[in-house]
Amino acid sequence: MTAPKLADIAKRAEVSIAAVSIALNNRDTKRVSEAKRNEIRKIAEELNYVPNEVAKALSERRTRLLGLVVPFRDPILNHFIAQVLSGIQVTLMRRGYSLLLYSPTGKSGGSTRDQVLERRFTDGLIFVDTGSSSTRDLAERIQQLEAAKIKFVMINTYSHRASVNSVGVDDSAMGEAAAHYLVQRKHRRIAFLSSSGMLPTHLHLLQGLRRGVIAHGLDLPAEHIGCSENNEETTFRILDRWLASKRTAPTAIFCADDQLLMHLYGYVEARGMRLPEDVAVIGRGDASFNSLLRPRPTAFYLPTFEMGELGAGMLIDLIEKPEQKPQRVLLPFKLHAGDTA
Amino acid sequence: MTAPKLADIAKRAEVSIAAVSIALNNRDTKRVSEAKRNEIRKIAEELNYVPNEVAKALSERRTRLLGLVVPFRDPILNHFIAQVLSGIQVTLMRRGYSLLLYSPTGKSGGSTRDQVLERRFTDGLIFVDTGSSSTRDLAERIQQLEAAKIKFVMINTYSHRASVNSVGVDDSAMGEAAAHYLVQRKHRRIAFLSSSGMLPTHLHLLQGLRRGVIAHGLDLPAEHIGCSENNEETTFRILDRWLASKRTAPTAIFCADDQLLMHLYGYVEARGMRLPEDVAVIGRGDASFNSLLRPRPTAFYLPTFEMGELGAGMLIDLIEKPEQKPQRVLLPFKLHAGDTA
DNA sequence: ATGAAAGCGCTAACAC
DNA sequence: GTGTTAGCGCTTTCAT
Repeated sequence: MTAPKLADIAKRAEVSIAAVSIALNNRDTKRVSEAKRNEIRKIAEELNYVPNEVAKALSERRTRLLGLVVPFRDPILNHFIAQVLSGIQVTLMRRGYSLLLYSPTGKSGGSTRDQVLERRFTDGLIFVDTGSSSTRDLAERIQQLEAAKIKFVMINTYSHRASVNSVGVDDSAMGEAAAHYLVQRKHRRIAFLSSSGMLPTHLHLLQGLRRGVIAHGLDLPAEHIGCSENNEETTFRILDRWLASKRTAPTAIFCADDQLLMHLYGYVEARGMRLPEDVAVIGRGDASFNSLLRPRPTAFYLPTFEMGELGAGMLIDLIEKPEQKPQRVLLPFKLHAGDTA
Repeated sequence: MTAPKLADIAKRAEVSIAAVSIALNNRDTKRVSEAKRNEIRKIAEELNYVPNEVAKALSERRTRLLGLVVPFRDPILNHFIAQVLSGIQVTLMRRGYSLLLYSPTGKSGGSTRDQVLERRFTDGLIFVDTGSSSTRDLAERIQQLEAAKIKFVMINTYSHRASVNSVGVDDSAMGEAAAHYLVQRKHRRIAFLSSSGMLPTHLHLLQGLRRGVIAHGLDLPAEHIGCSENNEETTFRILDRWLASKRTAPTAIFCADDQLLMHLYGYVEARGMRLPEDVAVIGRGDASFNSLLRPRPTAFYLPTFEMGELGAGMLIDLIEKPEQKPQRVLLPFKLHAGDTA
């Protein structure tokens, strides 16, 4: 037998379909007499009625589904995403939404078509920036989304566009904080290790770090800025070069993300070095990941869970309240003192 | 302006709505003349037409959406889930499905109503057992799902019901393999640490472990079976008790999951002990998590990614091919030699 | 208070 | 080949 629908209930209760719909959706309503309401509910219960959400969505023109666009690549990234995800889920459950997962197939950017197709089923989209899109990519994507009138929020991104809902951290302030911390610890030669020079995050961190060291009368020479391009070998090469000469080697490294930090740990292990004796390290990433490493990294913990929680809430506000203004939120971060710096 | 629909295209192309639908959905069809097809496609392109998937779903009575039912709790669990998730996504992308995420609100079990409501939007459900449901809970849930005629697959579970699609590992064989490995390494007193004695996984592991040690003429005394109940303090108490007397202390511990392993590492650190000198440890869990720990754990790696990949495929087969028989798949596992046993 | 009827946007069966 | 039509299951006016 096929699933019961409103019509089935209506027939058994000898009322109209409309009456059933109303009785089932509004707890206390004057539109249907109490006797009928109870009768209808009883029958619905007996029939094990479950509303067809697709039909409801078509009729209401909204699905209460949010899409999360995020690539699943390497385990570390997955770990980061999982944290954001659990934050998102908390908000969604509270506000009665569910989450649809999209993993973009192609490379960064993707075609307009792809982006727009992702409107499929959802009332809005959440983008999590995993540090793979350049400023240009981002700008392009934003433009496409706005052209298609899709509501969205970006997580872990800083966007200059004021019209864009986004939540992230103040990377520039973080870079500066790193500089202060390290200089206070008597470090004079500080290096910056990131994945790619094109990323907004890279630029902001670097800007802050530079501001910080300069404030202390030091400088950040170009040769102490390294980009791994997400490649472990490249990371090893950079570190070998940096640490070759005792005299010029940086005494501390600011490591822009978790993957790099892992490469760095791998390097230290491979070369038989020790942290922080041979070089101090300060990281930036997810707390639950960092807490697994030994020695415990001194690191900025990104508020991954909170970013998800807040970002999802902002998107829902945008969807439900047409007058809602987009906002850019920068969450506070904190430095967790470990044993590496 | 509102989103263009088939009717808009039909009007501009001066054809019927049906013709547009057909022309857009079938690359080469005789139903619509080539000239019209091209004209229609051109107009669709110009209008930036995107099909309304909700309407399509209502009409076709399927959404190509799969639901993943999984709790987001602690970071380690999230990590595990993220791995399964990325496996699932690979299959779904290949087969044109998307994933809907459900995080059950209540405690284990949940009401029938909840389970059934999860039919919302999806063609089928994927359950990931995170080691929180007892055999009884599972049986009950299965019965409800079958009563509601919901297609589903269970991941990381062993179910006795032959009618249930499931993918997992042979925990009993794993327990036995652990015994052999440890005994060969000259261990005579082996302990088993798991989270709860009620879990199917616990029972299978234990059964295999026992079979293994007995085969070597040893035994597995009740006092060397410990259940943490997911509580770090309890874990510490158990370990304190076990390791109190040099004479009777187990020389090796088989640790049933990643969370326990982390507690164990925490314990060792807290007590100033060393692995494997003070006690050998063999774990069971996700590879990418285990690879982060130092010393590197000797552990069985669960095929998390593969479980997701395969489980999703099984569910889609079940949905698309009515004659498909349910199957229980046990994936191979392998022991990864680390430094702790 | 109640029911009839018009959609929501698309697919598919059927007639021409 | 092409268009007409009848749903898919629900919400929501709008009469009554």
